[in-house]
Amino acid sequence: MPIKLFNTASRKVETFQPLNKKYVSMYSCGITAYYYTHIGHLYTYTTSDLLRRVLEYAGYDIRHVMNVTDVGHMTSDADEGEDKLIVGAKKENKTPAEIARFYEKCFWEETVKMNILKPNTICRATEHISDMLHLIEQLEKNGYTYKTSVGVIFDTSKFAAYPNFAKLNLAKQEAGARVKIDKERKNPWDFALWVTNQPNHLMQWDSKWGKGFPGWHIECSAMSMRYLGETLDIHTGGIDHIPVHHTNEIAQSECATGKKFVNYWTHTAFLNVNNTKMSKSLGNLYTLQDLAGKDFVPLALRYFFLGTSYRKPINFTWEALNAAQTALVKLWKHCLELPAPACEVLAPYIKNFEEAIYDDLNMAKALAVVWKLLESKEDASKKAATLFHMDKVFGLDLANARTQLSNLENLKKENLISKDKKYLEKEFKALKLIEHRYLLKQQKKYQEADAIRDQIKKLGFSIEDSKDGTILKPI
RNA sequence: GGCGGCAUAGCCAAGUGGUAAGGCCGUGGUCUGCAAAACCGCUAUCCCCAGUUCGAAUCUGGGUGCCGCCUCCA
Repeated sequence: MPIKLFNTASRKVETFQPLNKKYVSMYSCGITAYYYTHIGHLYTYTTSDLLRRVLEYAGYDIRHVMNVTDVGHMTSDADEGEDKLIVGAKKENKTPAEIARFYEKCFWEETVKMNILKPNTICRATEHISDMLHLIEQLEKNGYTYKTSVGVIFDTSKFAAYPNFAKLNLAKQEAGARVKIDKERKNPWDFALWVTNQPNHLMQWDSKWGKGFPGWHIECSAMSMRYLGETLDIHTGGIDHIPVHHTNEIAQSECATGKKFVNYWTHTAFLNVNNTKMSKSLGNLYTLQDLAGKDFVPLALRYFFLGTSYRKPINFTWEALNAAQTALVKLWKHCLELPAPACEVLAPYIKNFEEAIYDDLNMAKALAVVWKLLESKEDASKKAATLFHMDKVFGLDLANARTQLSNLENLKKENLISKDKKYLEKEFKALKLIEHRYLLKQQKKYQEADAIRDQIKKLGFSIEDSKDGTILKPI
């Protein structure tokens, strides 16, 4: 069954055809390691993870590369022209490298929690400066650069296809809408390949153009080519990168090699919070830590992401996340009831599942197949086999449902203990009352037993009688 | 000003010409001493107007509303 993918370059859904039969090359624009990973990042990387899992499911061998931007290139939040990494370093009294390593580590930890597979190759910008210098040299040789007091600049007017990728209307675009115009540049869209004459910049390398540091875009071109060759099958990223970062990547790469840079571009739409952009200044920037504080496990977020299409903005609300976690818990509980998986999967369900995932990653549709399967009257061991088979793509850890459920219980309990120091004491009391109630129930003294339920409720618990005994649940 | 996206039940959403997937919530029932859990059932005509068509959520035109981008950003 062919895999269909929406290609940003053509704005059409295309049939995926890898260049090389042996493997698929896939490059994902990684993070800039200067702050904590938030759920918007995780949306984008969950999407690339799903794409990778779908390709692997389809039998492709994947070479997945992701960069880590650990060299400063950006201005601060206030557009002061200062490097974010350096701002962070000064604030925390650390070196930029320390800052970058710290937040990079945080990032990988978060992705593990989200069950996002690690890329085969992880490359840091600072460790590939010479690759970038070589690429800039090539561009200079090909006549696409000029020099200003800032450094080596890419001349976008030399690359006629420049506006095509993002459908830019350069003539009507408002230059300098947000950033001061650099009068030395020939065109407002020209961008720096190598920045010199910045004595205050903490990270500097020698080059034939003088001491300096690379522009942001060059790292992705240099590193993707180093590990995957001059033409990539797939390049992924956030939708915000289309007009600038990816447009510039294409320009530098294609002008350096004379070859097509990427065959398929996929971009994940933004995650909004209450239909508004998530940002630090609005105070609606959430991390997995924030979610954990409200009793949500990371995989609930993953399930939430599976409910929609990566090409549409996803609207994060606590209510929606709660719905996702409730559904996931129900799914895990179903898995607990299932026997050992059979050797055989249920072909009709797998067919529907594959049709969905190969249709531009239609995970919402694929999940609907799961629920159809659960309510079907098929053989339980075949159900289990089918579910676990599908979970290779979903990544919801269905095979370890018991552990996942107990992790969730532990999380809730930890939160209760941290909110209420007397929690364990109360729990102990409640357990004593349950013993008492059990005796009363045996004697069919139901009114008294119900009175004890009320007492337990006052301690903050509800109780459920099950065949395995009475379960205490925090309210 | 330019560019792009979105609008489906209380919430999250799938669906691109043939009479609306799925999840959550709600609700009715079975079960239970009661309750909970579990299970079974129910719950929308698709922002507005006009048009094309035998037939439109799905195509065309015009509105309205929301979001994002225009060299910080996943």
